[in-house]
Amino acid sequence: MKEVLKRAGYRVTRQRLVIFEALRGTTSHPTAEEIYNMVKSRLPNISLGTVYRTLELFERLGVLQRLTFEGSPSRFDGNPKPHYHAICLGCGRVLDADEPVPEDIGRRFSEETGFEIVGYKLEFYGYCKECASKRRENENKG
Amino acid sequence: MKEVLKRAGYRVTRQRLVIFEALRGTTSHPTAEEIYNMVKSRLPNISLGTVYRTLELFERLGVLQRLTFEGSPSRFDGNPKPHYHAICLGCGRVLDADEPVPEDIGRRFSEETGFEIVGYKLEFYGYCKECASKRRENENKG
DNA sequence: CCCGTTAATAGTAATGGTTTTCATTTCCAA
DNA sequence: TTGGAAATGAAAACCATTACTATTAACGGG
Repeated sequence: MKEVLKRAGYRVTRQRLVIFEALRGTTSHPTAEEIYNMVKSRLPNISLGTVYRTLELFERLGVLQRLTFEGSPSRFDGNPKPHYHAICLGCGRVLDADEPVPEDIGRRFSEETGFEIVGYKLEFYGYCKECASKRRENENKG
Repeated sequence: MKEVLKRAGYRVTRQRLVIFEALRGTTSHPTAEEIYNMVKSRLPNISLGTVYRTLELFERLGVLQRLTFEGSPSRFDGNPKPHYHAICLGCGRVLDADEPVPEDIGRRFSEETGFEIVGYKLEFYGYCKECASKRRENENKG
């Protein structure tokens, strides 16, 4: 991380290092505010603005992915490698889906329309194991 | 549309009908504000709040899709059938990709994790024909 | 090691899309 | 036709995020 910052011409600050560690230490795709709460014990004076600015920087440096979902604040994924996500409509959890995606998924569209694809995003919506079984219980009752 | 509203127990209002027609009459995935401007000639007193309320209702009734992108307001797609979208990083346009959706795309993830998939979202990011050729021109110059 | 400069931060105000509130209007079943 | 509930218009509130500004801290050159 230090090297990434230096190479890109940015200063190495305590805030940046701690936020980076917090991100790498979780797979829960936290929001900016959750990250703010995670680092407050080590950085009691940090401001939410700094968290946002740092996350925005990390996004530009390619060390994280920002996930945007309807009706909820952005979430941040410390794993910058392309992978897919599954969003639970019950509890709101965001899971990683380490699925391979068909190589040629956009090829035909690209050929037909001239649209030059540089990346894509795939999200599953549904219910995680826990929420799915809760729903089945409720169905049996009601 | 009238029937859809009645069946679901909602009243048939002029605002709802006009907003619905506006949505069906375009493939441009307008924002709430754009829809507001589209209907103002026929409903001079309509308020933006009503547009938002109506779009939210239509989403719940399954007659439209809401598209959420990072850093820009929600867009609304009058075609509720599952299809993909391609977002141009140059001009911001959102195109429909009428690609067949691979049937088993999430099956393995579902089987491995117990996650019950009810829908998914696939978005291509890149450059539309026009923006792609503009970029090539600029490359040749610079 | 200690400056000076300048980027980064903390604290806070501002922004902008969206939702809520509430008084008024409109729908529609009886 | 009318009473009561639902929907609307207008404006305020909300909330995630960004911008502003004075202060602090990183770090290259002495």
